[in-house]
Amino acid sequence: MSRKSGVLELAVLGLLHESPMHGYELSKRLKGVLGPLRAISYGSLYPCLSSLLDAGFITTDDSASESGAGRRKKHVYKLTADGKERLQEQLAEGGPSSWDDESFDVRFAFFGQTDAAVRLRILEGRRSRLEERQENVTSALSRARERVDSYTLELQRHGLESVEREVRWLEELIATERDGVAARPHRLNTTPATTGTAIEGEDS
Amino acid sequence: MSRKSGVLELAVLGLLHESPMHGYELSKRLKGVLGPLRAISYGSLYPCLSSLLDAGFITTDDSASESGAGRRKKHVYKLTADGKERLQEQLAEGGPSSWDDESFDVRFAFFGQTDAAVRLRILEGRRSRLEERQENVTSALSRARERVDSYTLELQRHGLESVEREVRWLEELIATERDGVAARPHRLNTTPATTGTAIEGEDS
DNA sequence: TGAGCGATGTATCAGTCCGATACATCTGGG
DNA sequence: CCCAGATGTATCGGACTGATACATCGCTCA
Repeated sequence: MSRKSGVLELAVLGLLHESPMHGYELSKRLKGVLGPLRAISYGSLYPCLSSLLDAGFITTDDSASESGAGRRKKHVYKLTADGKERLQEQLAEGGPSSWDDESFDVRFAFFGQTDAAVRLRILEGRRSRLEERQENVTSALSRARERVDSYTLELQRHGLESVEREVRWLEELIATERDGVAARPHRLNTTPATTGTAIEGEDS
Repeated sequence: MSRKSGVLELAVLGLLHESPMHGYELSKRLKGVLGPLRAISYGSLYPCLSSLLDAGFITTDDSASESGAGRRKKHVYKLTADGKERLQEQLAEGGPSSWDDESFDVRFAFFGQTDAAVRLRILEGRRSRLEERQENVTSALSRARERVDSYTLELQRHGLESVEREVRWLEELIATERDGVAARPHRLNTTPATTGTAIEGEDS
């Protein structure tokens, strides 16, 4: 059951680990995490939240502010102990499913909570994936000496360039990570030594 | 009914205009047109073919090679007169639906069959779309001075850079197109002066 | 004051699309 | 001859989206 989307579940868990929220805000944050594109719809989010609730990974106390003020129907979700464990487990995976386009961004967004070794694994896996794609396009391009429209050609050339660019980006990140593993400078980490658990969620 | 996917329909029509094919080859060509990602599945292709068939935009003569040789169950599809008309119609549109990520690539791939004015419109529309996205990310980035993970920040920075890059690419194309409209050099056109209708589909 | 109105908030559903799968035929190598 | 792998057509369950519905909040303007 909990095997449905994977990516969304991870994103929700990760976001809730930072601070408790309700669905609507979750959806807004999600746009930031998943990139401006890949917007998630409520039709996916709420079912996901439900299944997470059923599985016991998150809870919602509606009992708060019962003292007489306005009773909104806002549900504030937060991680349970099981949920935190689940998150750590997911974060530690870094398997081949993490190299995918939609998965990678989310995994990367939560690198702050991720072990350094896993970070490196994901980065390198992603690079292989991209190089593989590069290979495909290149060979297709040379094979396509046949009769291709020059617009099609230009499109593929541009696509190839984008991939090459991303590979270079990954290479820089990998280098930085390796340095970080060796000497741990505060190169790319606002939270350098301490391992998270900073739940300072003071909104408005 | 024929309002189902739009993009796929256009791609199929455009590919079949170049030369008649069967579904399997169509699917392979599609990978090239839609980019290495965005691979289309048979679960979408065959239904699309069926509806196109029903609508009378394409046909298949299975009557060929009935003389006694091996009767394959290969269906070779080709455009009908209605289909060609439909394709021209779709190609002439260039409306707001063409600025989308998935649509744009396909539209661009068939620029060879597209009118110069429409090409320009699509290119510029796509640019606006991208600039809008750029705006969003930029403002999100400055608003996100709050407490963002530096990995998340790096991700968004990279995303923004990609968008900026693509805008620059578009700008070059637009400039080239404008020159082409004004002076028509064979800058980006294998078929410079003649307005399409070159159906030299001689496959092996 | 309160009427409008856009943002916030939760929820569902029909339709669409994908991944997996099944099945059949053709081709070439051992 | 036989098998493996490419070619080829087709379908289905289930996930995901976009649209929609509904309700409340907080702001502005007359």
